[in-house]
Amino acid sequence: MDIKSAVLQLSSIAQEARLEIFRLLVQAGPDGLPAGNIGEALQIPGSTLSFHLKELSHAGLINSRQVSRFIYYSANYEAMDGLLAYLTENCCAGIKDCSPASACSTK
Amino acid sequence: MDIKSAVLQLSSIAQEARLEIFRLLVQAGPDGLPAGNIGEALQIPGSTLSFHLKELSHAGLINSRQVSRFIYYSANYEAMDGLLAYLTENCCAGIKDCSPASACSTK
DNA sequence: ACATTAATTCTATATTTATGGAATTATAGA
DNA sequence: TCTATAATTCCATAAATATAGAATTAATGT
Repeated sequence: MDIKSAVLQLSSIAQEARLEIFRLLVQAGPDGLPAGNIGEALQIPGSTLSFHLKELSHAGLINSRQVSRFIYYSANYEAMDGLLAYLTENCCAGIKDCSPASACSTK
Repeated sequence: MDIKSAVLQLSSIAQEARLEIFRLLVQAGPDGLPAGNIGEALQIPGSTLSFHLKELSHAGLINSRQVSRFIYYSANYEAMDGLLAYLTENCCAGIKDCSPASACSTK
């Protein structure tokens, strides 16, 4: 993970609507949700929602697949893991008592 | 941690210059570095640097203390831990094989 | 008191990001 | 084929963010 990718992914969730979308998709599980359901759940107009979904997709934090007329969006857990790993390294590098690393014996 | 704080903290590191500043301060350890050294190391003009340091401070991810004419900035590890914990919960909630959580038996 | 240095604030400007109505595209069913 | 529905793209506009020179503030040493 290079710093530009990290910034791109961070930017994609550094916005309230998009962080809410991502949380909702995490909760929704691997199958995800159709765009319409997301917009309805979070009360976001269609065009605005598409804009945010594109940001998250472009950063690679969500995936999409078409099922008939519906486009299902789902959280990309692997990508989020990669981002967390990057941040953990950059937060905890060489520091003994940095909690995520110390709580985690394998790191 | 509420969503607005998470977004504020994420925004503060979702920018290349600021993520570089934060990384540098993590590497520098608990004592941190004076503003001037940061600007010199990363080749950032003073006024721009002050702007970014203020953003990071306001988000609570860095601390500062004055030593004579120098202002030392240092990473706030606890705050970063809190952000990582929030993201881990929001990434991994209820999902067994999400790596940061699964690699970490205490979570 | 004066000059020097560290850092910030002020200011203007440029750039990026966010919002949402209207129009468009695409899929499905009658 | 015509209609309804899902979603996106287009477009204009608004708002927030980033940049950096110039001026200012504050601390130190002479």
